[in-house]
Amino acid sequence: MISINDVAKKAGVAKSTVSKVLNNYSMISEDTRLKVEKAVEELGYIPNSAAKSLSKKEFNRIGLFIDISCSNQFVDEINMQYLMGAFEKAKEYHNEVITFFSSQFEEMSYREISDFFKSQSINCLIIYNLSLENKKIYKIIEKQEFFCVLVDSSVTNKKTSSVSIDHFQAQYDVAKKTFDENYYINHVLYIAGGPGGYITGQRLDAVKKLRDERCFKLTVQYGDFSEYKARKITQKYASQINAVVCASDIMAIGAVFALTEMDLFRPVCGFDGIRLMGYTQIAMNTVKQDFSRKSRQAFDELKRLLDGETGRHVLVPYEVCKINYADVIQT
Amino acid sequence: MISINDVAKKAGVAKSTVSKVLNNYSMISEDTRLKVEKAVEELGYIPNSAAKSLSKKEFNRIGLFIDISCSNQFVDEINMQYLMGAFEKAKEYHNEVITFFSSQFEEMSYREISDFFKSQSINCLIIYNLSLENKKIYKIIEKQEFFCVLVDSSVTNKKTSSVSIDHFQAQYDVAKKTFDENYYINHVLYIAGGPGGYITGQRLDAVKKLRDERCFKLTVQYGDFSEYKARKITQKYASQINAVVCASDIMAIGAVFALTEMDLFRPVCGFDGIRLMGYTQIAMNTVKQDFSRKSRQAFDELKRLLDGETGRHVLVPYEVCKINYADVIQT
DNA sequence: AAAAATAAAGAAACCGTTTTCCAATGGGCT
DNA sequence: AGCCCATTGGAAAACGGTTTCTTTATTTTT
Repeated sequence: MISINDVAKKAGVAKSTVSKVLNNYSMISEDTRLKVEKAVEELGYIPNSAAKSLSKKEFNRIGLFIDISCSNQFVDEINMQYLMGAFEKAKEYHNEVITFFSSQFEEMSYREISDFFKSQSINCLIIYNLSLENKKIYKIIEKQEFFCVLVDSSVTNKKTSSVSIDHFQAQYDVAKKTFDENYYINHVLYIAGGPGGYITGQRLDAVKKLRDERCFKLTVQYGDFSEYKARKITQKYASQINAVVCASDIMAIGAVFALTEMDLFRPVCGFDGIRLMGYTQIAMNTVKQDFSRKSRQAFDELKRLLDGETGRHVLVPYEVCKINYADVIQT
Repeated sequence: MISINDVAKKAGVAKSTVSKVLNNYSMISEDTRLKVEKAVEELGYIPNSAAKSLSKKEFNRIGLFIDISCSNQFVDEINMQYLMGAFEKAKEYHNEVITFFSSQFEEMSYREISDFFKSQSINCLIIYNLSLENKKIYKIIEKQEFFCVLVDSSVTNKKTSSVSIDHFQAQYDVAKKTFDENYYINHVLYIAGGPGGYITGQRLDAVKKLRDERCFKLTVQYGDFSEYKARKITQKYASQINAVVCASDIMAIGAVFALTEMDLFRPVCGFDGIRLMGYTQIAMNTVKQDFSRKSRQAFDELKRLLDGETGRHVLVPYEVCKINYADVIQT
């Protein structure tokens, strides 16, 4: 491995001079700059990142934490977009990121998880899909030992920011659009995610506001974000209701399939905008989120925190639309 | 930040002794070991990984390279499983991994890519979905500047191993099973991936072997792994053929949808075993691959290379089965 | 022309570990 | 008692950079 000493020797200067050239110090003559650059070029010198981290005392290594406890099938699409957005920014900012899945930490205590991150020189976390049940991670956020950015949450503190869409408005918009497209609606089934939590609360409030405005009967059930459960719930209530609003596309698909099997037509809307929606053969309204963008925004928020600013909650745009097979198949 | 010096001072020993305790050297008395461990505990000491990397001269930082140039929609599921498998092993082996997507390197030359990896102290690469067109990465493999493991390839050299399933046998098995389940087959449409390449070649050979054994007419078309193209091809040949064998599930789905629209029934089989297959409502035969396992195997092969052994091509098991909606929905 | 200011380059310390080598202690042996 | 060896702990060098401080050479000022 070629070190800075080799370069210094070859260029006939001190290694401190080489370092200065490489880090764009001002007090360097054009002459020596050229000499050093030539030597670097000829030797193919690549600085050792471990040594660099050690001597500058800043690491800013970022852990990407993906909670998969609550996530069913087909969220891979979403997670992948999260990751791609994050990796893109990591490269742009020259940050090192390490990815973790919640499944790796099941057996570990809060202290162990925290130490584990520290042992990897991680001082920042970006957290995706955090389940309410994940007390250990909430404790990590609370203790403020790391800079954290939560995706799809509203939690903030001095060292924690959150990014999300406006879940209230989005749920309101998509449900309203769906109702507007259909004749008469007097009983709506709302299949929420898990009870409690920021997202569920916001979305539920939106549906309740619509109920108050339009005076339909509202039945709320918790579907756990699973297709299977949404299917069962829909089967149970299908005959009574005349519209289904779902808190996720997966559940909307479950609802639609259940209805199809019963030979019933009821308007259904989803939430997320995943491509699988195209495969139901029925164009449903949904809230299309740009997951990659949310993830990139999370990175930017992290930078803000590292610059010493206090945590905040930021909103990113969304879009209400239908996803149909024709759109999905077109690469 | 608490360093080894703080621990040494607190325990009343030299820092070299602390290091020895932490790294399980044998020549340490129970007495001092306890003293040191107590100090470590009390101070909450976490070793600095940069310093550790610098001092031991081994990094073994692993780059995960995912080629997305050739991959269409819905391969997220596969890539996610690759990543989860890899991250799991990374934790087990205490390796640092950095993930890259081919899209990040489009503008870069071979030399720049190589330097980029080196600048991140990467000395190993695990490469997924490598497209034949990606000459730059093939050059990296060829130059043997990094230890490489290719997933779904057969390329090997002194510093390169490959892991894959037996594509020939798998394609043979799934096609044979599909043919056996149906009455009379005299003209088969085979929708291959891209022309050339190891996988395509192996699979094509398998279909040709079947043709020779069963004397049907074989039409081969290149579908580019895209649902759209598979659809078009199927539409074109549907009336002439009476079975479709596809080199990927995505293409099989395209074929089935095309046939459904034309109100035709033809047996179709796919390849990969992704869950989306369940959504066609038609139980197709496919080759179920364990992507996470392939990825974990790739890590093990990397270890072998690092131990100085020469590259090799290893096979992992597969399974021929049907994926139907009931299986997919059951969480 | 001498003194002071400035520019450029080098020497050395430092970052937090590991690892090699050396010193001290104590026990067993003759 | 004297010697040797085994055991254990410590001192110091090394890893490859950055940064501070010092030195040298050059220019400006008086």
